Amino acid sequence: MTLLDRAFFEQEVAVVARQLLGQRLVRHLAGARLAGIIVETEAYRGEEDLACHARSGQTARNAVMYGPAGHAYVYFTYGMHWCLNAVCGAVGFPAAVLVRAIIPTEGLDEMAKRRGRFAQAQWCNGPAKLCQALFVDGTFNGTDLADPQGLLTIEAGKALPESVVQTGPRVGIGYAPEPWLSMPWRFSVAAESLHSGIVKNENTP
DNA sequence: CGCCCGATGTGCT
DNA sequence: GCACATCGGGCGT
Repeated sequence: MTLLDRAFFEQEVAVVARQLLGQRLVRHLAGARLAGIIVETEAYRGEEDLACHARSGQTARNAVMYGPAGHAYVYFTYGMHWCLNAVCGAVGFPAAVLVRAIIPTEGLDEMAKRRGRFAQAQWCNGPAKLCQALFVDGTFNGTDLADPQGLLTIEAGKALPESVVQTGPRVGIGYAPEPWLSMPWRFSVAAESLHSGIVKNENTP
């Protein structure tokens, strides 16, 4: 099993966001594996990106974004939700990829403890939903995703062809002015391909 | 110090 | 489709 290494996350943040599609997000929980294939991401890039949490400079909250690539930036929002990002690019430049959705593949029984009251298709189809399903909270802020001993990692899956990838503007940032509002920095697997062998079977043990 | 509002999710109308 | 939950960060006073 190969982990995505730090060099992968040191790439340009939009490249990482695109390349994370098809990779496997893995949470090690008391010996159990909870995992899913990443199928939706968004890139946030630098202080000049007025949709990025770093838009007003470095603060205690967003400090992890300024650190080394490959670490997790986990933030709390709306008074109740956690969201997971992977820090990208060079040290000192704040950039991160928000993981917006995964397709659950392993540890379904564990995920069901948090999300079982809903249909499985809705367990991880949102940034706060997948954090709830994988038991990810603020204690993971700053965690090294590239550490083989870590409790939260990203394993290499199979590259997805452009034919199943869609791009578009980021969601939930209506307050941001142009050009940031319309930057095509949201990447997702087309709905009709979500459960095709291209995405699922070839990556599932 | 107080106020506004958010990279969302859920339940109700 | 829409209101609301719920709280801390960020910024203006």
